[in-house]
Order: sequence, then structure tokens, then C-alpha cells
Amino acid sequence: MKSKIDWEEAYAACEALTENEDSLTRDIVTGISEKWTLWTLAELAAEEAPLRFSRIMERVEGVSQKSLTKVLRQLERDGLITRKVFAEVPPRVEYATTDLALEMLELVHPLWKWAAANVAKFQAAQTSYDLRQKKN
Amino acid sequence: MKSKIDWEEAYAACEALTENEDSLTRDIVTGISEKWTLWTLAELAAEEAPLRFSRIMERVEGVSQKSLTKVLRQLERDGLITRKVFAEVPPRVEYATTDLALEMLELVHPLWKWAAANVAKFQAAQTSYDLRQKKN
DNA sequence: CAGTATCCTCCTAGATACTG
DNA sequence: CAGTATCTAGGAGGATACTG
Repeated sequence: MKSKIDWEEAYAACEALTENEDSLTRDIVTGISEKWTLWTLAELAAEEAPLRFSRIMERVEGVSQKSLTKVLRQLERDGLITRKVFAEVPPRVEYATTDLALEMLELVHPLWKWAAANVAKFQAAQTSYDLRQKKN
Repeated sequence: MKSKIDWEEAYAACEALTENEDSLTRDIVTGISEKWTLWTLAELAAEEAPLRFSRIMERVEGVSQKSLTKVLRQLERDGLITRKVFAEVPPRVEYATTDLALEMLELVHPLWKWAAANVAKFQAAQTSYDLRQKKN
């Protein structure tokens, strides 16, 4: 099998970025793998309506307040979600995805589906690898 | 803008996985963001031929021996690269991408291109966010 | 309700030195 | 050449307690 990607073009595109832009690009891509980021985004996108902090915490099972706060701040700073504070008592804060986030999710989704569809291959590869290591 | 993703189907697909499979799926997806993983894979895929350890180290600028070794071991275990040892002195070890890795790269590539294309938006979002924080 | 603040532990990853 | 071994600093992220 041959790579269908035009690597020359891809590398040229990378070279065209300033160091700062390159670093930011990397941060955006690698941001999807911070532990709760994708899950949080997915819940907001699936809802198709703003969600309050506590509703998100319920849906993203296992996340701590501290981690969720951090994730939401980062997503807000990256322009992937909006945060709206209502001047009420008790306070109400609503989060919602931006169009930028929906674009990104549409690109991440195929990757996730592919990984899930091929999970048996990964398990087989790992089992085979672990066996080879044991022998030696 | 409305999400084009069928979230019901997506969540159902997740539910269908065992806990182990789900965790492995996550590991594969998040693996792309470990610091040197994608770069290493890209160099091997772009070469379209096996590369020796030292050639990879030259191309992946800045990676340490230890980190590269770890990345290569993980990729090998996940079935994304092959490792071939030649019984020679001095030793020769050649690494190459598998078809599974090329499939994955074809899904990761659009995401990377999108991030690079939208880097200006992310910079603008961050600048705007940082300004808002300063005011308060 | 929606967070901060503090403490703590594990993991990542670099630097350096050594080896079959 | 292609690693392994050891030490270390820094960050991620959980638990818990407190607050406007």
C-alpha cells in the first residue's frame, strides 16, 4: 500500500507557517487528546443547545470540577466554545459549541470511527507483540 | 450551524464497545498527540521505504534517543509500524509503516490541514480572550 | 451554582552515562 | 549502531475544602 498523501505539499504547508503558528496548530490538534476535551465538546455538540456547568459535569462522567473548568477555559480560549454568564443568584453559566468546533468535530469523527472499527486489529497487534516479547 | 454528525449513532457505537475496547480506541486516537508520534509516522510514511533508527532521529529534529525509542516501541505494539532487526555488526534496525498506519494518516491529515488553515482564527480567538481577561 | 485554592501523586520527557 | 539505565524537573489531573 502506498501513501495517498502528498507529503511534499504537506511539508511545504508546514514550512509556510511561522514557529508560532506551527506551535498553535500542534496545540489545537493535540488538544483533542487531553483527557476530557473531546468528550466535553461532543456533549455540547450533541445537545445542540447551551449547557450549564453542572449539566456538563453530569454528562462527562468522572471528570472533576477542576479538570472540567480547565478544559472549558482552554476550549473557550481556542474559540471552540462560548461562555455566557447570567447575572443571577444563584449564578448561571452556559456553554455552547462554536461553528469552528463543529468543523473540527466533523474531521475528528471519522478518525474516531475508524479507530473503533479497527479495535480488533489493535488488540491482535498488541497480543502478538506481547507474546513476542515474552519469548525473548 | 448545525452539527452534521449523527450523535445518536456515534454514542450507540461507543456503547457497543467493551470497556477494554473503548479504552484502546481512546489510546489510539490520543496517541497521535504524544509529542513525537505523528512526526515520526509522517517521516516513515513520506519515505515510502524502511528507515533506520539513526535516520529517523535525524529527520525528527529534537527528539531524544529515549523518547524516540519509546515512541517506536508504542507504534510497533499498536501495529502501526514494523521493526526488523538484521543480525549484523554493527547492528541495523529498520522501521516501516504498516497499511494500518497509512489509513490512519489519511484521516489525521485533513484534521492537521484544517488546523493549519484556520490558525489565524485561533490566534484571533486567543488574543480576544486574553484581552477580555485583562480588563477584568 | 460555579467555581478557587491547596495538596498530592503519577507520568512525561529531557539530560547524561553506559553497553551488546 | 541502537539501544538501556538512572536521575530529574515539570505538568496533568484527582481529592478535598472553601467561597462570591
